[in-house]
Amino acid sequence: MAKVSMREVADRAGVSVGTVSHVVNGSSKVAEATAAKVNAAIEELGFVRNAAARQLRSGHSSSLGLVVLDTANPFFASVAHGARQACDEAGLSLLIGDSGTDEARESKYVDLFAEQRVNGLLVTPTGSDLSGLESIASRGTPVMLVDRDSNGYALSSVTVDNIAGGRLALDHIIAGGCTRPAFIGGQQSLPQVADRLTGARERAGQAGLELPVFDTAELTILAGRDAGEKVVALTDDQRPDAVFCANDLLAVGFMQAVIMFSDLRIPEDIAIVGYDDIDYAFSTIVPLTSVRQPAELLGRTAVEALLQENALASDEHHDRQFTPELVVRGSTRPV
Amino acid sequence: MAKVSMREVADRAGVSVGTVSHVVNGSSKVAEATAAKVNAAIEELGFVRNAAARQLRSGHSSSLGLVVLDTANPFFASVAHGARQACDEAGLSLLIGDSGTDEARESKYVDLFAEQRVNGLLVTPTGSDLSGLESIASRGTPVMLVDRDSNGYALSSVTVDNIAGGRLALDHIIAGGCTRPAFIGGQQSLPQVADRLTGARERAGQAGLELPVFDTAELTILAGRDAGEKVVALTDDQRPDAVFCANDLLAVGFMQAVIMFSDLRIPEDIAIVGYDDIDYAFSTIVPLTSVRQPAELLGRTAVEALLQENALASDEHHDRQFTPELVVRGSTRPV
DNA sequence: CAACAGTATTGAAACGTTTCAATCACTTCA
DNA sequence: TGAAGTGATTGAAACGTTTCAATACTGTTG
Repeated sequence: MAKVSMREVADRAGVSVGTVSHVVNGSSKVAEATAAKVNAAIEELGFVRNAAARQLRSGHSSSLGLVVLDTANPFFASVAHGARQACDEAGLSLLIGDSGTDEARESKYVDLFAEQRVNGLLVTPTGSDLSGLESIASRGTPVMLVDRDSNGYALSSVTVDNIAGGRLALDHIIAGGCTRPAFIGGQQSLPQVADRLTGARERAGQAGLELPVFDTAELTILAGRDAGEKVVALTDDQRPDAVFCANDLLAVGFMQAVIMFSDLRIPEDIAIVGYDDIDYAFSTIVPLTSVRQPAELLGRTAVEALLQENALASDEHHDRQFTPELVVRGSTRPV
Repeated sequence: MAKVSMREVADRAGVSVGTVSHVVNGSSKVAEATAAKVNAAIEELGFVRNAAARQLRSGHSSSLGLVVLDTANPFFASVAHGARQACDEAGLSLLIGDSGTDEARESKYVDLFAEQRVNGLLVTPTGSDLSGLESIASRGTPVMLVDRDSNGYALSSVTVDNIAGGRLALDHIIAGGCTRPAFIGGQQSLPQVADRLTGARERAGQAGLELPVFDTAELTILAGRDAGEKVVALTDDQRPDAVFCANDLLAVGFMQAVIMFSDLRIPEDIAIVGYDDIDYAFSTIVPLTSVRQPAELLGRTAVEALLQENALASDEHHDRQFTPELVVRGSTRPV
């Protein structure tokens, strides 16, 4: 019930505190008989080492902090999964924070992790001002941007090329013969979304096409459904014949709305392209064409790169970038 | 760059360490001018409070630990989400561990959190021996079982009635006129799975039906697809005309296999019932009938109940149970 | 038997906070 | 003018480890 300290274990076993510490950590040779006595005392008293004291004395925490935009989003769930695996392999524990694309919550977690003296910080920032992270990095806590490039700040990053992803999507839509594409996406302050739109708009422009934007409040299934309801309510000549959704959740919701609230056929009357290629994309009512990002690899690479730069102790910063890939399924017209 | 302590801030501001502490924590009245000087020094030096020292001295951590079976599973993602919200509201931070239904990993996280001196521990245990958790609880770290009942151990729990869920599923299948139901599910050592089977088998028996079991290695989409391949390969008179899957991921995978590898119609030739009613269940190729569990509420309730029992400081233990509910969609025959 | 080399163990400082009794500097009141 | 009261600030102990120099043992060797 009461908390047991090494002091009490030492008394019980008839040895000094230092010896107990050595037994617990294997940090020095201890005679077998002594170790046995100590272990018995630990068992009897239910001693549990106090991480705070341990860390205070030794100076570091052997943990990493990860702050993402939304843990309920399968893309970030995969990123977190990859990061967790890499941490496990490195013998580190991973603390996860969910900012919900809210800057205040983000900095709450960043501060929390900094106070925790994590060995490093992996962040997908919400806002555009990264000077706070930069100064944390300059004060000695390594920072790695995840799914967001450094954009001039003195920070390292691991990203997937969102502009290229946008191009892939529109190229495919245009190749399928669609002439009235539209973009479904919200929170365009997020560079991920903005870049996808930029790449898409570039290709649409090259083909002499407009690319109207249907704004959504969030990047969720529900928001996608709302957008879908608006789109199917349009007259035939106003309605897009293809939509590129900023992520798969939007695409899933959009598809639901098309099927529930209209007789439009997918892809003949309206084609749908998503982004992320989450596991469920394959199981949707009409299997979803999507731009695939290597999410787990992103998380894993972020951790590994952080540890590596950390080990080198250099203050150089690197931007690492992966390339997305189009996965064609039934929700778009064959080329 | 170097770590800055209160000592240095105090020197810089020309005050004592105690005053700095008071400024940082607002724990005592400090003159406005003094506070300003201290804050300036903090700013200039980039002081970040050391959580380890803080916790060592004050004795507690204001955090909770949560260990679940699989964070990639949307059900547990929702549980975690609910728990996180409740923690935020209570001003606590939530540490999450993923056991991957591996007992060793589970106890690694439990130990880690215990060393961290979390204010409480929320666990969905993998194995059946809960004596380890029981002794942790008896030593003063409150433990709450999540999605698993205490089964005689001196522990509190929050669960959803899995036997009732199994009954719901089979009742619906039978009411639709199916006569050869089967159960798709793996890891029957998990009580969640075993109970669903128990409830289903009870109802099948009452209707005079067999309930063959197709075992799967895991509870994932991939495992469901494998099971589906086996089932569709059976001859017409051997093949079940309805399957009850232990969770939605299995059901999604199973459905993929039916559609890819057979001409069977859903639900006419084979009906499918899932479990959990994850967000995507509605978006599957044929919308999935599923047994819904209040996942977020489960997580939230677990946190709130833990804090409440903690505050009462009583050593009584309570089992709280929610009731699942059937959501009928197109993957089963209408009644 | 003295000197020596290992081992095993000990003791105490240090880590950076929080906390609380003690002190200090002013006012106010009688 | 002295006493009492008020509010701001200080000083030092304590939290439970780790770590390392110092010490106590145990054999071994010349």
